[in-house]
Amino acid sequence: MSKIPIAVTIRLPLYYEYLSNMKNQGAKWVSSNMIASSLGLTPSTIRQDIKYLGKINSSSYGYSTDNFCYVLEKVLGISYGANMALVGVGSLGLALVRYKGFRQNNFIIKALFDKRPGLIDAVVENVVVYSVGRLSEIVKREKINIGIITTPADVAQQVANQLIDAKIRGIWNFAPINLRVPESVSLENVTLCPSLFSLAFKMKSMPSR
Amino acid sequence: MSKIPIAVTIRLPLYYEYLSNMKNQGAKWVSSNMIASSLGLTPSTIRQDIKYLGKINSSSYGYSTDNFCYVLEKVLGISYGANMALVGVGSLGLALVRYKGFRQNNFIIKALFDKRPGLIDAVVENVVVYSVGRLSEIVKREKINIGIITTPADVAQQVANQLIDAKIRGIWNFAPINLRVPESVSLENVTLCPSLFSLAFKMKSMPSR
DNA sequence: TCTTACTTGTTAATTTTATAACATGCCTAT
DNA sequence: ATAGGCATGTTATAAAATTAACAAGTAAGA
Repeated sequence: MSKIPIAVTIRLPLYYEYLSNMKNQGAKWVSSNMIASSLGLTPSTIRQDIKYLGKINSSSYGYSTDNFCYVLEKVLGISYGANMALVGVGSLGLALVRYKGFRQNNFIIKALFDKRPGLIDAVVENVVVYSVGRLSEIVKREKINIGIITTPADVAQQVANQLIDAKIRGIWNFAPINLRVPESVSLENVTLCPSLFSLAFKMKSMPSR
Repeated sequence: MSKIPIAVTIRLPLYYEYLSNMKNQGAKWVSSNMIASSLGLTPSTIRQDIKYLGKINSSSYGYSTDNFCYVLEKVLGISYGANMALVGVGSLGLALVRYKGFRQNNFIIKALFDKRPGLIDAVVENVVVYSVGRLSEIVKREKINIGIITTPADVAQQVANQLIDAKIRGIWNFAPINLRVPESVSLENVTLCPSLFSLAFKMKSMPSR
């Protein structure tokens, strides 16, 4: 079914989130209209996107939530999950360790890293904090393939380099900086400030009420 | 210069982040080539986007970082800042209160809200935790115009409704759910799980190394 | 002084993305 | 049975976004 367009790949994870919510609420069927209105898209877009997923079981009620979720899990690579390492055990790092959403999907934080001596060997949510020096060793031992960066911006690139050297395959970056990574490594940025500024801009463009 | 296209509005905050970083590092000039290569875009895109900002001081070295930042602050509405209230003082909420990036830009969390009695009247980073029942009162008193939702998903819509009733103008939502808000209220979602799944998908699409 | 190598700012072309429209099918209710 | 309403799937159209190409200008160095 050819290559999936970028615009579609951005929406697929949103579909998955919506669908698993609906599934958990007991919905057996979901129509393109429902997805569209909930996500602020048009039904047409949804149906076009689905063409890239192959056939999804459907009836005159819409698409099967079970099957739709299943297909998305396969396509997105969610079903395999991943072992993750988090570098930078600050308040944001802690928040991510405690977040339940990932674990439900087999995305598991296996190890924490920090350079502050006081934190080494601490245990948070059953996960041990290691010295950054042991990154390569632990990544190998725990078969970790995703690195989460929640360090300050000024050391983020250095941490990224270490993760890459340790043969990690994906980086989930929360530091406010544009990391340089080789082509073979996938990068996803979570940009908090830009997201907030984006909100400010929307508000500015909106007639005040 | 007519209405700014959606695709552009998504990039502008990224430009701003990059530019303020460069500015802090002492750079006086930045070219469209530099921005593009750092952000993974083409120089042409940058220059097209700039057309929506009006004239930016430039030389044969590129654009003036000072002026570019200034213009973006005006256009994005960053320069005015905002007073914010955060609802849901969990670990993610705490992380946001402690985050320094917003405060630097006059986006200030003025009040925290939670429904757990044990948290009421606590003080985090000089900010007081109030009962959710007092939301309307405090929002008015502190002239708050942005609400941050870091509650569990199942109460997020209810919280959003309360914020809207309190005449808030923008919602920054971290709960994994698609909120319904009236047209007059701006909404920006931070979607952690979809972001992670997006990373998983990129990794899956990448030849393993 | 002149050449080289960089700029920006535009216009034009291309590609991508989103929307609309409609044929077809299924379920329900009359 | 049959009409109405809502579904998907697909084709065609429209809109939006990206990229390419190039004129014109500026600074620096030989």
